[in-house]
Amino acid sequence: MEGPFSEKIRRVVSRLSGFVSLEPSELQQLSELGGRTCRFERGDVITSDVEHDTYLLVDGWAASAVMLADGSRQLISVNLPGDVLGLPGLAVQNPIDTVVALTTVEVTSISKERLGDMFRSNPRIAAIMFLISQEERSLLMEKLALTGQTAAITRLAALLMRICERSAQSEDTDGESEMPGKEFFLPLTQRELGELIGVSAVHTNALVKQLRNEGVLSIKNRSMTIHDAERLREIAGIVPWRRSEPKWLPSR
Amino acid sequence: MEGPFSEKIRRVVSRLSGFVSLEPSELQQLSELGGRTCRFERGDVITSDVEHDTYLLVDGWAASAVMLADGSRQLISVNLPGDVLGLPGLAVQNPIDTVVALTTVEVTSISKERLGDMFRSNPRIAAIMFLISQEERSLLMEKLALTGQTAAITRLAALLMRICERSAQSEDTDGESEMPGKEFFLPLTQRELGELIGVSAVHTNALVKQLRNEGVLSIKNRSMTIHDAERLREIAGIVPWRRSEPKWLPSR
DNA sequence: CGGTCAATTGAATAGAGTCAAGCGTAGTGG
DNA sequence: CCACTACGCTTGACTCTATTCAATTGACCG
Repeated sequence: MEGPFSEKIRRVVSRLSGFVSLEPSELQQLSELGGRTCRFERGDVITSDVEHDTYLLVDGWAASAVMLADGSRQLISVNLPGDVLGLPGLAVQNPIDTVVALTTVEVTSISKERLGDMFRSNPRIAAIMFLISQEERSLLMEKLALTGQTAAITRLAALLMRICERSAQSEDTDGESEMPGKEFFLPLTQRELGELIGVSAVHTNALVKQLRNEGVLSIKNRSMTIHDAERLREIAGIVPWRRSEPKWLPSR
Repeated sequence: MEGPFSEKIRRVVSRLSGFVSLEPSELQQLSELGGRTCRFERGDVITSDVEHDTYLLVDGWAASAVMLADGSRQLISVNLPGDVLGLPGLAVQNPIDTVVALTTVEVTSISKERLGDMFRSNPRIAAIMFLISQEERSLLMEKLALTGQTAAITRLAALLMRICERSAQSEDTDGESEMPGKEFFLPLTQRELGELIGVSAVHTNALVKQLRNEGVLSIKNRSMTIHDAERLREIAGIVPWRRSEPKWLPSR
């Protein structure tokens, strides 16, 4: 495996082994979950043709979105490599969320049958996927609370803060080396940022301007630079995200 | 088992066997998950003293809430008998949600260790709990989209509609006998309704008044009566909730 | 019969949306 | 190399939903 490829693998694994470290044999089983790999371009809807299937995001950024009766769209969450896409759709007849590609992405499909087999053959990995889903649920609850109760500027700050945390997690930096001026890849237009926090693109612009003027951060050219992480945290009014260290998972 | 008790059991089971019907042996295993049972009064926070544990809600209504830095509170979702409480808290070091009792409730604790054992000993039930969590996630995504994009009246209509669906599910009515004038138990104050849809109590009052004046429904005395279900659905702009019928679950 | 809590109403204010127009940059093709 | 175009960003003006503050009513309880 040459350089770029193993880098992808590393990012995916760093996501899946976030709760407990995985053994080589488990990684082997994980890789056997995947089927055919596909590519999608920015703006594409990530779906198979017939069935609502699930996918492992291998490379690129995606977002799950909900379309409403009035034609508007809410972006629910941003997905990075290592995320499994389409899981919520397993529970309902017509999935309410759609996954769209934010950049060029690469995914490998995971069939429902293999998912079912996995629950039997490797309960430990099943429990980890269960945990990751609970984490997503927690993130959703936080977002819902912010959207329902706080001003738009708070929601924007919180969103950017969580995105940075998630980005940093799959980067080389092990330590919390958040030196001021750290730059993050951010392939989102202001329109999309607005759809993520539930405001119009026009108002999003005003919010970004405000953060820029206050010297908190700057966004340009598909990347974001944090100048004052402490102030950002203040505005967001949330604490850094910390995963649990579960000791109750089924043994290997 | 006498009347009232078996009625409780029936409600709990009707929730857990919503995706596929369970066999007696599986119900037996489920009941072995539970530990000590506790009671809480309206307004109490449902937590064990030391550890963040999970609970099976046996009787009464509860709600999970998120407290924010500014002191405000957002109610995330309403829980009815059969729901498992506290699952999202398994994934993070400090759970962001708190479960509060809306009525007098009865719960039985489920320890993490038993949950872990269950993934090994009964993958089928584990997969069902996984599915239910995905359903919760879908509901959360819908709610987030509504909160972010639509007017408060829409959110109120959608909330009440989903609560009715969920209530009807654990009632005797098998058919869709939603004759106009059907009455549902609704132990929520207008303040709490407001916290659920992200508006102030004052504005909630105006919204309820509007629905009442338009002859859509009426709320009084801890119960709600639907007069025009079709119009309610129109205002809510959502379709009835339908669970999938998964064929990929691990066999018994 | 006062006390607490929920529901209700009114008035003033502000956050955010919509509409509309102008600007910068990148890509495309003659 | 220069139009022509497209898309994203930026700004201003006007509107309206929803908030906060304040005060009143009604119901239930000790």
